[in-house]
Amino acid sequence: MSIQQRPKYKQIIDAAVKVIAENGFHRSQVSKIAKRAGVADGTIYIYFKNKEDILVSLFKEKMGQFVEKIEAEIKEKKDAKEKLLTMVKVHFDQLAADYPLAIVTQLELRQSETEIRMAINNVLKKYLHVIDGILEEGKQQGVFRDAIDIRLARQMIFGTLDETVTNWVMNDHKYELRDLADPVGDLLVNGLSR
Amino acid sequence: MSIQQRPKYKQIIDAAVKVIAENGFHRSQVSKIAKRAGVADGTIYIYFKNKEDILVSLFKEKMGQFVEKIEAEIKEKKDAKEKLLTMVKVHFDQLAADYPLAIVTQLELRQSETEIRMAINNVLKKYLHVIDGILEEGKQQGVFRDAIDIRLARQMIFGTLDETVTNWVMNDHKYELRDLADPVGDLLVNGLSR
Amino acid sequence: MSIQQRPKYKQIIDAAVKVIAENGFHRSQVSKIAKRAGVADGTIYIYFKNKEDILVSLFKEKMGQFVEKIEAEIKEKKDAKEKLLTMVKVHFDQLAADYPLAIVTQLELRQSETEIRMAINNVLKKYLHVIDGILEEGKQQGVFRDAIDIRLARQMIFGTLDETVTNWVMNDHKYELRDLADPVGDLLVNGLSR
Amino acid sequence: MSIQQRPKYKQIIDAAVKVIAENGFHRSQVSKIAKRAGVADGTIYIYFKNKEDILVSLFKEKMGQFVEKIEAEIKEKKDAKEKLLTMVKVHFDQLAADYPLAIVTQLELRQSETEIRMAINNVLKKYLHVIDGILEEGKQQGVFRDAIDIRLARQMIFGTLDETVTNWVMNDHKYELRDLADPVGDLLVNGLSR
DNA sequence: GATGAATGAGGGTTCATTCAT
DNA sequence: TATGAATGAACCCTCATTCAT
Repeated sequence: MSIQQRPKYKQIIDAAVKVIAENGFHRSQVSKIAKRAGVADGTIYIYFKNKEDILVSLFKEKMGQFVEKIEAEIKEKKDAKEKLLTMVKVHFDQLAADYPLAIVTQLELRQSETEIRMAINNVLKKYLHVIDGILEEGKQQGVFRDAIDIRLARQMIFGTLDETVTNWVMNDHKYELRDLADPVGDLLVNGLSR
Repeated sequence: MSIQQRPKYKQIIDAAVKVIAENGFHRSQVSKIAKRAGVADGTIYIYFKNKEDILVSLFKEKMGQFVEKIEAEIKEKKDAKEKLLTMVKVHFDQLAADYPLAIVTQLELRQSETEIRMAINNVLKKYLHVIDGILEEGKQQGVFRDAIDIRLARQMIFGTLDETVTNWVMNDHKYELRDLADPVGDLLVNGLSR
Repeated sequence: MSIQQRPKYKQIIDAAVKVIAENGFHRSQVSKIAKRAGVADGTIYIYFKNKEDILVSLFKEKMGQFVEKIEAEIKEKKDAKEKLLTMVKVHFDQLAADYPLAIVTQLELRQSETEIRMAINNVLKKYLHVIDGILEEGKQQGVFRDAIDIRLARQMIFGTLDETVTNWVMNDHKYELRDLADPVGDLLVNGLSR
Repeated sequence: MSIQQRPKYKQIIDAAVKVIAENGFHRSQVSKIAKRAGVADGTIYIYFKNKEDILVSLFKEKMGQFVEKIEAEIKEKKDAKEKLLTMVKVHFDQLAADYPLAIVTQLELRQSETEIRMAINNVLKKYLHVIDGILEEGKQQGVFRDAIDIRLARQMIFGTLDETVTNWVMNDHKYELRDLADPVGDLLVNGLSR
């Protein structure tokens, strides 16, 4: 069931993002999310199995859209280098455009129980596959070095982007995240090119 | 006050690492740490202000040693590239040699309140300065590109190492982390070199 | 309003017996009874004032039939002793023939609030009157001792039957309840006879 | 650990009896019991595993004493009939002397989950063994009929006593329970004698 | 310094009941 | 009549911290 067709489902997820971004993960009680969503506490449990399910669903919905957007934009590029640069740009663009979401995904959701984080990791796999695809294409096109280990390169790319965004969030987005897309992209491309 | 001079202080910190590694952050109550350390619950509060203080102190002590070891090893190298490669190697070596500590720093401690993680980040600053030093030296030596933004490069380096170790921990250290030191180091050096 | 004329009323009561027998009193939510009866949750409240009313009505309907059956059978007997023996037999017969009902009346309904049990006790009064009638008749006929206190004898009879059936239910009806009718009847008659 | 040696344990159990007798089982929250016992809510959980454990322990302690008293008194009697009459007398005496306890055991505790009632039944087994002992002795002494089925007779005795006390409680102990000991005892003895 | 019994605030979840359709 | 989505009050238990000994 998508976000569009169930208004309360969407309301609750959006409320959860705001409440967690504003109060921090541990001060975000279900009752606070319900109040912010304009529904009763019990209504939450019509749409979600439990509190954990809100968080995982939140991540699925938001990251689903996130990755779809990235996939759509890189599909139009031919060159693996351009795909990578585009990916970095769209990655930063989306989080810069939704600061509360950035707080939640970069900081707050990581405080959750190991179980939730496992579910979150599953959602992330799709993104990691996109990265792997670019890397393999780059090797076939001869723009990335053959010797590159896909897994390590993927960890470098994801680790770099993640660390960059987390630092931006922790510094209260004092600077423009979008301005970092090009230099960070260059850094990564440089590390991979022949 | 150093670890050596206060036996119970050290006992408690070491107990905390073991308990958190074995039980996970959320199942690591103060009473469990006390029991494992062989002291009474109340004794904890003679050596630490509160539970948060145990975690931050743990990180300070362990990361202090961690960074000192890295500093000592790279001091003997002249070339910035070699310093970087050595740093990666010693970073991986130390965590591979102490798996419980790796679990705690890579996974469990990140579940703590945002405030604790801010304190932890302060402790990390010393490590980040070491990285910055290598980068600046590399630019002066002419081995790293002039155009490189120190902050971004530092985030790439730290993000890559962190992501690599986290993946290794999450995969139950099924493979040898030490084997990744050379390829990961090469990847990073490649990204920075002229 | 009798069971016959309102199909949904009957459906709901029969569903309640099944649901409570299968799930136990505390796991028998109104919504579960509604689903089993094939009606919407809200429909329940057209036929019953509240959940308590379902339980009391259930007891009224089922115990009404139960006592009517007993009255009909003993009417055909002349001798008070025979009436008593018949009563025991029909009491056991009916519950042995409807095990779910036995579970509900002997075990599950007793977990209800004291108030509901008071209402249930009111329903039982009719049965207790039947017992009293037999006892008085027996004293008039000279087959039961004059000195017998009606109230105490009634409590002995009802207590004995109740305890016997409850034990049978608690032992998962491993043995034939009907086989106990004669020996239990004899025991009681012996206690009352001159 | 007996009641005497742990003052808080005893306080909590005694408070539970009073609170349940006054408020009814379902309105007896742990916090209410704690307040009545003069301890903090958390203290309850030092002495009891959970709420259920309070109830089962309550029953064990109180019924343990109850049965011990009965055993001690009948030990002094030789004749099985006298033992039975004494048992009835001491049974009624004890509950008449502690009306709150009578409310709790006869009415309120029966509203508990099936699991608790199973534990309670285990405690009762000791009492049922005492009854069985008297019955067997009576048969050996030739005062009770040989044909008597021990299990059925035990159910008659326990059922009669239980029903009698429950009726007394439900009638707000308007009459003297102790006055019923002799007539009820006679009724039972009559039912068993040759 | 060391102990450990005692404290008490805090929150996820259930479910009987309502009411707009 | 019938529906079923929505409501919101109610409660057991955990665990960081204290303090009398």
